[in-house]
Amino acid sequence: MSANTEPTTTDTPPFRYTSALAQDIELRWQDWWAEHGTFETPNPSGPLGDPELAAARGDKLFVLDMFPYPSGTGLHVGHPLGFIGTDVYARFKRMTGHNVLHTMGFDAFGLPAEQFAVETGQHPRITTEQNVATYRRQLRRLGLAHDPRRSISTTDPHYYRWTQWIFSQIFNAWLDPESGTARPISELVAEFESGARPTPDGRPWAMIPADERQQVIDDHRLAYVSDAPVNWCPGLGTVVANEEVTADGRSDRGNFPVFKRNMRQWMMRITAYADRLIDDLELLDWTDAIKTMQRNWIGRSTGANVHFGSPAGDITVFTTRPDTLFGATFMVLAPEHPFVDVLTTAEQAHAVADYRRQSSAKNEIDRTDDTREKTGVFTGSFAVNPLTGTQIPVWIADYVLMGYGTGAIMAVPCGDQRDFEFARKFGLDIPAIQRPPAAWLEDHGIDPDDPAALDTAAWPTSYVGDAPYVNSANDGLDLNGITNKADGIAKTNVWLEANGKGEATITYKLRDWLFSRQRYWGEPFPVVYDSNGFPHTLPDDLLPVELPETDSFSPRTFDADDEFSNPESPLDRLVDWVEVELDLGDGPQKYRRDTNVMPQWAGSCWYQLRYLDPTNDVAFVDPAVEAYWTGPRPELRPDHPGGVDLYVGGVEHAVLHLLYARFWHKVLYDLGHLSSKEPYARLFNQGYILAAAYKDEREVYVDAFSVEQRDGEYFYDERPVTREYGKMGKSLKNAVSPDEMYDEYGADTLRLYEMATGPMDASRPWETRDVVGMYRFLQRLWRNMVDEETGDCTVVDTAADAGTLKLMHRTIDVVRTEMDALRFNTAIAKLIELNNAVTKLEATPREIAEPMVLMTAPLVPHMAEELWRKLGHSDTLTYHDFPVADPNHLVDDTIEYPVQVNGKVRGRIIVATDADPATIEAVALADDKVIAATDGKSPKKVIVVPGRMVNIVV
RNA sequence: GCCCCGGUAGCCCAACGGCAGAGGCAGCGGUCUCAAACACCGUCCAGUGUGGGUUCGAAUCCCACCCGGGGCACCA
Repeated sequence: MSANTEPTTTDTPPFRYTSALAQDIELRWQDWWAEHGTFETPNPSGPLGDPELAAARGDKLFVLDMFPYPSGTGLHVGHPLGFIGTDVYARFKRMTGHNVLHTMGFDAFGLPAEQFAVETGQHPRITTEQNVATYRRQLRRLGLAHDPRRSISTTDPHYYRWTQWIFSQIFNAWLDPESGTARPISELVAEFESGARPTPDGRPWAMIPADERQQVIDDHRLAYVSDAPVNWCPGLGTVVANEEVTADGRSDRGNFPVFKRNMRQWMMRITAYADRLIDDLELLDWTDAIKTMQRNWIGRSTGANVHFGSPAGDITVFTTRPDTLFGATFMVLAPEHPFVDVLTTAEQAHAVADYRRQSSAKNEIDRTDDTREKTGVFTGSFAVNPLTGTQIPVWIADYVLMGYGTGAIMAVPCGDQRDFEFARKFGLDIPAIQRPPAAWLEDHGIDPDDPAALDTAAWPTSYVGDAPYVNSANDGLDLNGITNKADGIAKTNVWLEANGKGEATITYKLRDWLFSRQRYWGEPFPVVYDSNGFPHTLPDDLLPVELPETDSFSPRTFDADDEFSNPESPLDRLVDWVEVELDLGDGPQKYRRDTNVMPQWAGSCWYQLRYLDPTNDVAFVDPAVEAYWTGPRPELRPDHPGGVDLYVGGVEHAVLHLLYARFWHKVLYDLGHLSSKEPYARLFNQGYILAAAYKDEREVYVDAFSVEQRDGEYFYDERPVTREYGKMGKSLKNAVSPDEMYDEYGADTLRLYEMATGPMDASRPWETRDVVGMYRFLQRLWRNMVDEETGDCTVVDTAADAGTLKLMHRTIDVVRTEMDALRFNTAIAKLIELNNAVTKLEATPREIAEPMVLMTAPLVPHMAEELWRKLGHSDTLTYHDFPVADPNHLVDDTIEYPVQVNGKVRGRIIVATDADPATIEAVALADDKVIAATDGKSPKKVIVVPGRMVNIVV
């Protein structure tokens, strides 16, 4: 990139704010801050403790960025948008009386480093360390005010020792259904032993053989080994979690096909927390969008299980609308449902077998494409509707999914569109059980008063909603006339339970979290298996279980489409490591180590807690330190759950990291390790930096920086290409490195540009050519205080004129408000406005210069420190008080009012600020232009909005 | 199909229901320069996606629709 802002000739003044000077200032201050430990934040106690300093700094504030993954390509200018925003906010808060904790670590385990290792043979630790070093250099160059002592890496054994410890806590806990909270597993065993809690099959605990007892215990754990359908991804050589599978059945990393397979894997019992994960969203200051995504993912449905008698035994269905049971005229089972074999009659055997073969050959995408016409076949058998006693046919169809609910539904065609379509297609009965509103009927061309309105043959669709029930009564239950479904549901549930035909229940879409990966570059499980195959966590004094050395990092690789391959962890091959002799309390015995590693999400489930107390080697965090930084704050809100005060990151982690981290946090809270119920009290989703990307005629992205624009068309290598905008990154070939910006403009300009282009939560395109605007602002600011020839400070000690003073106080007022609300773009606009006014003065008065420097400090800290020093101060301004506006300067003696006539501005009047409405009205009506505009007509009405305007209606 | 978010000047963005413009880029004119770049000074530019409604007054509130981005999706 050409450095066209570099001084290219000798006539550039030696102390002009050029990129070279910016570089000099920035590097100097970055060194100064590091030497002086400027951004070290005191804890209230412990190794990083300094209670006096913590108290002197003010109220605590914990500001957090989402944990970055240090990729091999380094940062591009899209990454630090959030980092700069939190830095500006944290710096502002330090100047307004807060003890601010802000640091950054690295989520450094993960697939890319491992894949690089597989390709090159270079150990992923080396790759990771190099990448982390690059990130640290680029982030330091940005001037972020992080406490460097608190930075951590998930790959550091001192860190993952505690990740393993937390795993052990989860493994050695169970969820007590009575209290709804996690408790130590030892308490469960004690209750079984004492008889306080009945065993699952009722036998006294002492009568149960040891290995069965072990199984009972293991079945209660919050981390457990399960033989269940999992997502097997041969392309990655590992299994992955539901959350990591995209809607079209592929891995979100690598985009490989994913297959459902039964395999023995570690699971986390996150479903036990489903209710609390939904309900506690109420306590969080998060956007509705993210809360909705979490609610949808957890997918809580309240309803009832209903049992239908059939030749194969009771078919249980889950329904959210038991009140519509009178309208259930057939049933549909998933083709894989275990009852299908028994229910299929000889005549239907052939059709059913055919259908099952067809549907099993379909992939997930085809099966869930709801534009597809309904298909299905009759099994030949009937079941009994428990409310009506009628025999209803049992069908199979692939629109019913085995993985949701019970894999069977009752079909109520008049009240469910899918069932309606199915019934229409196959000629099944569609009796009406609700009278739809007249408006609905009229909309569909049906006369509401016609007795035949309830003949569904005329209905174009099902009717879904509240409406009075009809045809809904049997000997013991009468819903007819009830108008809302809540009452109908409640009444039906009572009947079902009283008659043993069903029970109210709740289902969730959320599944337990698949927690093991057959990879190398992750946290080993702190688990060994005894000779009977039961897992045991290792005692704390054997932690960490360090990742063993090897030069074979690759899981066994498979063809991405080889569904029937089997995972094989790289650790499996390390026989000397796997086989181990230990004394776990009953004498030395041989054990086998678990050869899985944890998923990448493990390290990010609790990292913010380690920032609080990173050097603690007796606990993952000291309770007093945790309570200080993340304890509940009832003074803000009575139900404040505690947690990070401000968490900034992209929306892409809505159901992965944010759900997993909340789950771990709640377990640790239940077990008494934390005072906060939630990890992140306030979440702010930043937008993305987008950039133009160009595709050629093959739909392949071309290097965006080699594209030429001519006459509104775009060309790459003389071939036409099409432009689109996308998230900046390697894959779109449109990434701009911050290093280029440091060279051409300096870090302060880059920071300012990123903050000025829009509000923090908005995505916006990057335009390198726009950056110069902020550079010019900084040059003017510099020139207003520094002689470009000599470098001397030109600020004068004479008083400022009233107009400038007033403008400054108004600027202070707005900048304070806007920075506090994370609206840095508008704060910057006001600072530019003030600076532009100061530019017009003969000289800059000190009483203007100093507040201006302090106000810009959070945004452009290097330049602000340099100017502060030139203004004669000897210390950093990091902890200097932010300017406060003098309210006397915020009001004028007089106000100009626009005067509207019939809503159009026709004149302007100037009146005293404290003038009463009658006076304002009189002045307005006397104005020449107003008289001309009203054309002598007498006003019908005069509206005077004090402080705003006057409107005359004629 | 459903749920979020957003459409204001050529571009990025501002505007407690009250004069559509704070700021930046680009453009145009000028100063500086042998010339240019940089820098500086000045200046042009829209009636707010569309159609209704509420109101004295709507970018702002309500309804419907269109466009863009994101999420969810035979979830019973």
